[in-house]
Amino acid sequence: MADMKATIKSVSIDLFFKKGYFATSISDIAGGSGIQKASIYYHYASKEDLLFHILKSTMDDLTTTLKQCLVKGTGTEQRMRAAVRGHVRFHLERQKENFIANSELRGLTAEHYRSITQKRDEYELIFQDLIRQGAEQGVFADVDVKILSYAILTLCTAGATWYKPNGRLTVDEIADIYENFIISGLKQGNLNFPGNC
Amino acid sequence: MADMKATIKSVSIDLFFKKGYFATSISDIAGGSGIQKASIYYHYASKEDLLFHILKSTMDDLTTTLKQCLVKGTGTEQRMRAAVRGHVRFHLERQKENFIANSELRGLTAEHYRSITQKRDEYELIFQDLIRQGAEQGVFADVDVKILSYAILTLCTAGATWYKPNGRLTVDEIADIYENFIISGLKQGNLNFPGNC
DNA sequence: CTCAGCCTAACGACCGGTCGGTAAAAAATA
DNA sequence: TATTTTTTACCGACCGGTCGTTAGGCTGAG
Repeated sequence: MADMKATIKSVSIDLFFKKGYFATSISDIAGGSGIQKASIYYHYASKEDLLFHILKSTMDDLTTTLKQCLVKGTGTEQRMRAAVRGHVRFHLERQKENFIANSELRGLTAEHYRSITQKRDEYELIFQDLIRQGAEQGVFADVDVKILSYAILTLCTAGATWYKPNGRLTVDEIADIYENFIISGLKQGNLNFPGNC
Repeated sequence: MADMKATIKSVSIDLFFKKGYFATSISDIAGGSGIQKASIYYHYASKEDLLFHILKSTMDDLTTTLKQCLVKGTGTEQRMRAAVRGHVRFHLERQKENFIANSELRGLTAEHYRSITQKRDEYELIFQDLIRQGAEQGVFADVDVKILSYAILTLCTAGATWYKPNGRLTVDEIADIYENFIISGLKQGNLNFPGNC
């Protein structure tokens, strides 16, 4: 364990995921990290500070990943497909952190809470813009942008709730299913197939 | 406040929803109910018992509501529409309880946890049967039943996360949006419109 | 000799839960 | 009806234990 600060963070992610933030004690984290609980405070200012570090890095990485996915696609539908796929992949591959990011926001101070929800809102905006563009171009049906964006994101995010690595389906197979389901839902029978009646 | 037991339950739902189960103390609940914390234990055996009562009644009412919705519809698509609508309505109208039921299961003892998740699994089975029937009848596309059932349920359930009473949309308007989105996603372009090419 | 990185020890606050007791209502008895 | 007994619904005080956090000391590498 060269980097104890990273070890503590990793152990915390495991424990917060398994037992929840409030049910996890500093002693638990210290025990899992192989040090005494007082030593935690050499690396992190407080328990809340530790939570904030986890949530902040997760949200930053999530946004970075999405932007990388978006530059590849051409056209609104392909960009939406890439966005959904990227969102699903990130949430399944980094399941624990994302689960925490969606269930433990109440553990943050008011200031940190605002910081994280602001990042989340900016992330949502990207999806809302995609939906709006698609509707204007006739690619998607004329749907309620806000509600649909919540729907899409919570849908994929929920994967982090039940996903089991080494389960029946691979990450890519799950991403396929979600991608098709969401695109179909966005089109709502408003299909622009070439040669459609 | 004639029925103190019901008052305690109601106050607990409010507090568990706002602050979370572990962050809510018995003193908080007692204060909100206008009694001393020792008196809580006259009505409920423990804090966990209180949580269990909330979750149990919520799950029972949810299943009852769904079954009532299903007897009305004729045909798989109509029954699925009724099921989705009922699920959404229940989750928005009893937002707090449902939010707790989906976020505080870790507060339960092992035995109570099994009891609640069993109820949840039985509920999910109803949706899975609907999807399977629809696929066999060609009404829905040949989709992955399990993943899609999770998708549908988490989608509607997530409404309890962000829904604000007296917000921009009514419960019925939100139900409409979800209903169309989900049915479109289940059909996946596999549309059986009379007269379709 | 310094100091990062960890330790032991202890702090006050608060937790869920239990205790004996009590006033008032309800039920049983006379 | 009058009296006694039991039950209901609550209270204030307190318990053992755990929590997050802090103070201060030890140690080995540079």
